[in-house]
Amino acid sequence: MPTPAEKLNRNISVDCVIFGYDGEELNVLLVERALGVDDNYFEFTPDWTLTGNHIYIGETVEEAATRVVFDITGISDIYLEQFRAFTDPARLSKPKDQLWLRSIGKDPEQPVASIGFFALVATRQITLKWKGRNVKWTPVKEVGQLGFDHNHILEEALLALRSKMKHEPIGFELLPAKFTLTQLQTVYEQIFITRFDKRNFRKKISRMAYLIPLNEKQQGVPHKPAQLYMFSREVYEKTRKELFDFII
Amino acid sequence: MPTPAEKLNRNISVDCVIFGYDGEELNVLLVERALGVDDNYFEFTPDWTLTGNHIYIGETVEEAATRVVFDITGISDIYLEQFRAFTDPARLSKPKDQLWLRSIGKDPEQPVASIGFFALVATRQITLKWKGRNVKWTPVKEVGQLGFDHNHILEEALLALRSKMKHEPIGFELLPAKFTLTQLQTVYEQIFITRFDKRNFRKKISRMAYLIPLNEKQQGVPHKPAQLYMFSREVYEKTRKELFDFII
DNA sequence: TATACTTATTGTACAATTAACACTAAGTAT
DNA sequence: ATACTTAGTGTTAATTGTACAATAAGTATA
Repeated sequence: MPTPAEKLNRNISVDCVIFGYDGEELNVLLVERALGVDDNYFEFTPDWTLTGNHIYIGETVEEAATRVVFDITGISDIYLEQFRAFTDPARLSKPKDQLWLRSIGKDPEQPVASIGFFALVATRQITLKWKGRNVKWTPVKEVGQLGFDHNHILEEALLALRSKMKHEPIGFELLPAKFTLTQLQTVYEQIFITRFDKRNFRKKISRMAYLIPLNEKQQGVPHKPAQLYMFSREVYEKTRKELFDFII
Repeated sequence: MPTPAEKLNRNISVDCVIFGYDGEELNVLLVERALGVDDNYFEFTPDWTLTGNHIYIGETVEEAATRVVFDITGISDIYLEQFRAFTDPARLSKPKDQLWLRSIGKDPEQPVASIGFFALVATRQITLKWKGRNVKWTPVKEVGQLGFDHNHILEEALLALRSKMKHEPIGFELLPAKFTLTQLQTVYEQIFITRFDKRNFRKKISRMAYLIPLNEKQQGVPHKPAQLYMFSREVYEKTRKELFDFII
């Protein structure tokens, strides 16, 4: 029976950029990399990283990413997508990263390729699992310097998210199952850092058969309640078009 | 001084799906996996695989993919893009794959994560480097059963290629630097398995400022020679739009 | 109860793009 | 000179994009 450490693949990890939308702005889930004092009595200032882990022997990166996301959010049906591998040999070589790796008993010389995933979730839907770690949602705009190459991974995840969102209806994944058209518009405005005309936006999405109006209105708002909608992936898959559009 | 074998990362490889267009159809570059007889005197029927290799310690997957592509094509400025990691623990477990791995002295139990890349090239631009291997262009439609999980990697590469081609002007990478509009149209028709109206296609691309007409015509054709064009990535980067378009 | 306040919801006119459709031009080969 | 092949082009109708502002439906408060 191997110990858990023996079952880990030393060379391959996943890092998950968990994006959350709280109705206001795009957030990312960060975990504190906190340690007391290292071998050389060097005080290790706590800092933040994305959430990730090595994969187990016998496990795919998709399974590992699902596990990592489940460990921190407690849910397993989150939208999760692989977007890039990060393999720069120097990606774990900052002094603080080296200290940290040594402090948890890892060989800092060991090259680790990390497969980046991004996940999308409505932050209000979930309860974070702390498990002794310090965990927080941080607005993407306010993320400071992260450990390892995680600023780079976050940047690439944002590019991948925007690219995917431009061509496929994944904005819904950042909203509750029932949402208003204003909420939907705001998600796109936040992520693309732009504004849309409300009438034109609604005209555009009114052509999307997979956006389904419910017999239900917003509750508890101090103004005219909005119609609620849901997204039907099934209808989307049946009606999507497949031509190219790379014009200018 | 480590031997070359020691310098390889046992757990991480790249596999390159090198797509080539010959003016007729989309091809993929395959390499024969030929061996005589294995330890158990089992005759190993030669079969085909994509081209790939483990990465070296200290090397990124991008560098490894560039190296692999250079080794077989002799050119280094090919369009090359990472599209997915393949990490199914059973990806090298077919009996033939296991035999082959043992025959070249590899541990068949060792899990290998492979990062898939696809490359685009005009086949007539290059001269294959055989280096003792059997190498061939095969029409994508006619690819039979490949070694390892390479049929799966090829399928995913095709999906990634189509997805990217729908939204970004990379079709040019499959053509010579100077090409005609009919050649360009044919590339898209081949890859999307469809037909376009010639006048509408031309009207559409006439709006792309980055498609630049040259003062030059086709030579040596037994009919009216066509105007030649080139693609300017610089103009493209300056004029591309950035909004979303995921409608139906 | 009236009024203020807030967000939801809707339409029109003009411009641009898409889609469907067929003939003439400019070369080479015989 | 004629046949053959591919290049190159224009019009119309339907759809979509874009710019722009007034009314409706709730709650909060005087």
